[in-house]
Amino acid sequence: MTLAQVAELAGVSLMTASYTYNRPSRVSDEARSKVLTAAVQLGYGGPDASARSLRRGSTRALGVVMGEHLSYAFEDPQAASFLAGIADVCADAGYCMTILPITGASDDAARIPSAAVDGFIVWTTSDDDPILQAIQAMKRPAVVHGGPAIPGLGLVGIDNRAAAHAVGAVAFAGAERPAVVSFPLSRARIGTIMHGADARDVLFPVTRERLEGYRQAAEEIDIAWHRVPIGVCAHNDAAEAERITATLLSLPEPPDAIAAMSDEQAAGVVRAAVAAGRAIPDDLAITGWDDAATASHLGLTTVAQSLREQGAACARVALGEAPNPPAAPWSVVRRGSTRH
Amino acid sequence: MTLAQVAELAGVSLMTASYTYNRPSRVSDEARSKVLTAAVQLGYGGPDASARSLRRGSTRALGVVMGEHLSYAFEDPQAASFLAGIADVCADAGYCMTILPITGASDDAARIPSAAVDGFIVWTTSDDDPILQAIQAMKRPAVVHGGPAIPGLGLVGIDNRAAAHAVGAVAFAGAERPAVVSFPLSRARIGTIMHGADARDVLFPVTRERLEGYRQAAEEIDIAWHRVPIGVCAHNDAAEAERITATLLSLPEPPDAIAAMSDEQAAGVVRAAVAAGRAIPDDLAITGWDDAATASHLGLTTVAQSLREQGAACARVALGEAPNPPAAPWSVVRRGSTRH
DNA sequence: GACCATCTGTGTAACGATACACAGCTTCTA
DNA sequence: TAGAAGCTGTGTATCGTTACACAGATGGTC
Repeated sequence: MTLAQVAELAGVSLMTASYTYNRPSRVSDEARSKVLTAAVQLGYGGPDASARSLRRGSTRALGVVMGEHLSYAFEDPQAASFLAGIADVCADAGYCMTILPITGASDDAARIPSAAVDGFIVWTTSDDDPILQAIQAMKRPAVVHGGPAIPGLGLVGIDNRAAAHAVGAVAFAGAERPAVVSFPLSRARIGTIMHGADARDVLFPVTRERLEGYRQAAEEIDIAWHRVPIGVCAHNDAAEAERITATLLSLPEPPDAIAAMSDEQAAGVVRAAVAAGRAIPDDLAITGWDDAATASHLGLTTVAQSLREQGAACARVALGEAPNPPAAPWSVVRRGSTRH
Repeated sequence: MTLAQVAELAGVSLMTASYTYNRPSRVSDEARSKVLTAAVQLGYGGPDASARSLRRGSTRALGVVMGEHLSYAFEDPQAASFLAGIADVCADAGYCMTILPITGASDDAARIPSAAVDGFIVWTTSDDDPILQAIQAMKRPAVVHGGPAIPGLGLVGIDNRAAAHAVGAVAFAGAERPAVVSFPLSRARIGTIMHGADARDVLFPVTRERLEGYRQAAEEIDIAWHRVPIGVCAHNDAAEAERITATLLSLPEPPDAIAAMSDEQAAGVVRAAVAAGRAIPDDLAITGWDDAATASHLGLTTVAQSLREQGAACARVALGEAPNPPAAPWSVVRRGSTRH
């Protein structure tokens, strides 16, 4: 069913029918109603979106790349806030949000150009992610959240190093054996325990910057970074953080302060601490990140940032509505999980 | 930058260039590399998605409609599992997931036809949602999750009435004053306390069926439905359930059993019960729905169902990979929040 | 050596819509 | 009453790609 057929049945020209949908005030009431009547008779569902996009040169959709598998977008609670921020802006602009089918397979990058979108938003990924080059090659507006910074693409996020330094200082205050529960270091996503000195070649820029901030905080209380144990989690997941914390707490010299990288992880740290009979914060100080609902329920000291607002900022840049914004605001929220 | 320009620079015909991208084995190694070299030189990012969709008649994207505002998709934790299930199937099929820009405004339905998608998936909505007719008019594969049932569209979900009857029987066993904490009854989304008899004209089919099941469970222990208080929440939200439960518990005849409609809500009910000094389950039996992570942490009796699998089923139907499946499985998981 | 199958390359005709420019008619202004 | 300005309707060109059909070259088989 095409617009031409509708126009024919209505007894008007193709253009009159087209204007009926796109600039209704451009046609007389009479012609408009003839067209709409014909459309109903024929069961015409409106102008074809692909043809319209082709002709107009705009798809009215924003592409979103989340992590290494499409479903990741709906598994990480932080990602949900971010997506909600994008959604707010897209809804106002009448844009669709198109989540690209990333699977972790080698042909992912090839799927980038085949997406019908006007711009791209990429959730923080590793320095070596080939998707970044594919997007760069598309020469469309694109923004990366968190990093890495790519020439020609926007960048939205907070100063993770500074924030980690600040919250790390609170986490480690009065501690003798600080530790870190970390996001993965590279796409290999190996869950293990390392020490500061081993944590080289961190390919996720957000993880790298936060580790640098924690390192600075540790060194400021005269703790050698190479002795700080780092529980590396493969995913942002409370259960995994709980397991790795249990391991950390059973070390010969168990930590008395743990800085995590999300409230989700921190919740797992808290559970492991309780299970091990540790008092919080006296036996173990704990910090999270993001100031999610969990953080206030558990009384976690954390880094507050608005992923929702950052998502919205990404969308505005990708839509061309705004220039790349300055680094997003953050603050340390002190609660009962740290010593004062 | 078009394929024609690439072909010209490569010194081959347009079709040879096209085949290079779409059926590489159809082209000699020599021609293929000439085309790819020219593409790199010109910075050609691959065939234009809109033109390709127009010509092929397929967009390789599935449209998803979630609730009354786009961002809802990322605020309701149940919705996230459902979306993850869709994502699993889409990723395998190489399809994009396009979330449509619903805003709650009156022109929402008009945005349906302008989406470049091959099929639609609709998260449960109200009987009178105009979006359903708009989708029906598109004459593309479409599935509704939860309901309402629409002629010509698929339907995926569990038998909510039977499940509510079963879990309600457990919730209300040994109780004298059962109550319900409910999802909204209509799009008006009014949060209030009603009684069974007032709960007419429930426009959300999922809510309606669950209330019918709870009614049946109440009547089986000789409780008149019209006397059962129903705390109607405007959203699926723990905080709101907590507030409305506090109100229920301060009634002259406070409930001694509450069946909620999600684990999220049940978590709020638990918090309110604890705050009011009620012992669970002796003073107050509580049931949730969905068997989310919350449910096992809190020891909630609940209805287990896999929204993820149901999302996947919707996607398979919308892709035309499978016929509409039979009603999805569910079971009652008994934990410590109910009397035995 | 005739025949057939396979491989590679090409030209043409859509896919369905909208931008643009123009034409006829009506209405308003000076 | 001439001219300007606005309203409505239409024809044509084009967006960038791929399906299809056909043609010539190559290689294998009997």
